[in-house]
Amino acid sequence: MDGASLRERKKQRTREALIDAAFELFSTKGFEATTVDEIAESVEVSSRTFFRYFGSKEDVATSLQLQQFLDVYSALDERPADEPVMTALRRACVQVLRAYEEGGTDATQFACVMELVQKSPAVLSRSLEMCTEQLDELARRVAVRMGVDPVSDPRPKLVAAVSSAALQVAVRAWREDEPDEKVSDLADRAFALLEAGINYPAARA
Amino acid sequence: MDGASLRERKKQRTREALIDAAFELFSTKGFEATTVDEIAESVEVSSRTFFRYFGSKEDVATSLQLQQFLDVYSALDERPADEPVMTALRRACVQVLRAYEEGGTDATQFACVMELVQKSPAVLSRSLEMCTEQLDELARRVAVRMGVDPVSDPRPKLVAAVSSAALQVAVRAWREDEPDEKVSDLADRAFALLEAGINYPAARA
DNA sequence: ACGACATCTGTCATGCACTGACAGATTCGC
DNA sequence: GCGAATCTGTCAGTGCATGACAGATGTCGT
Repeated sequence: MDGASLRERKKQRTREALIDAAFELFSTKGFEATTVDEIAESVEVSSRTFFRYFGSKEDVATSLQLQQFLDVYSALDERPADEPVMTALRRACVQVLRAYEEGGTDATQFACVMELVQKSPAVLSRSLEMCTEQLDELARRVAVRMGVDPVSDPRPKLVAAVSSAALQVAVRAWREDEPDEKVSDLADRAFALLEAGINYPAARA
Repeated sequence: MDGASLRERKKQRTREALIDAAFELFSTKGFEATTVDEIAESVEVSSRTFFRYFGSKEDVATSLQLQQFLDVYSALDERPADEPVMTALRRACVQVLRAYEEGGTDATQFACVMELVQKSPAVLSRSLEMCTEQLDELARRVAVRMGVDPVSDPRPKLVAAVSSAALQVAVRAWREDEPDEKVSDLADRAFALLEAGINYPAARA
């Protein structure tokens, strides 16, 4: 479990302490109302040190989301190779979301992140930026799955971008319109619509 | 042309002057290297006034992109009502892009914005945020076109988000991999792939 | 166990983005 | 012209973020 050195373990502890303290303050005072100094103080660390662990105040809020991307990558690797890409991506995402929904400790922070993303423009902004950063990696993995070249063939990038967009729509619908549903179900439905094609005809007059 | 009052015209002039000065400085010194003070000074205005016209330094860079969204809305209204949504959206976007490509003055600023978005994380971040803000309006218009309710039916939101994602992929491919192509053509192809469906099977071993 | 070394941390100083408050200037409606 | 509404500059202040340096702490060889 902890094969790392003392120094490594200490770093990991302060990192987690910073995240916990930040979420605690964010959820009580709100994102913009809490200063980096406050976060650092409640862990008894200088604010200078905070910025040695996180590039910005937003980064500490989106660190959990980054982890989710990594989880999706793992889940995607487990899907059978002959599954169509969107279907594989759909199952991988839904599986990861369900794990967080039923995953005890993380579940509350998971919900907290969603709230921050919706209420704080700066967090939304950083979150979207991180998503596009991860799109390259996701596209690369999709390309491998399709057996095509990830730079000359635009399809993997499209699949990655479109999937990410579907997830964002699902999360947003959950927070704004359908709070009673589970995010995993909404995401599942969004992906299902994508698989079926989306060039809908206009309604008949 | 200028049916507005003196005051309104003056405001419009300083606003445009600020945008021009900002792009001039951004393209020579880079985004993060130019300060708001410099932008304001070169228009002979206090930096406090700058923030009365733009909410942030990033906003002045993305103001042009916002205008493009409005242009797409207009173009979409002109498309025949019986055209399938993705097809209509495709033609509307391509038309707007072509107008900018061949549109003299705007063309250089247009390219400058793309460069800023790619090179400056803060601009990318704000740009993405603005896109999601506009997604609501776009989804609403798509819903009207489809003759469905924009809040209970998730399909309009999906169409909007997916289209936006396709555009982002096209722009990015242009700047990174295919600088010789025209953005409008790349976007056209991306939309074509979406219309055809994207649940690609894996390559045969 | 001890010293040489690498790494981590706090302090200090600095720059820049952004905001509220107030006062003076400009424009507008009459 | 004159009062009212609006715009602008100045000032002061907060918060985020970064570089530089010195001291503290962990690491490793002997």
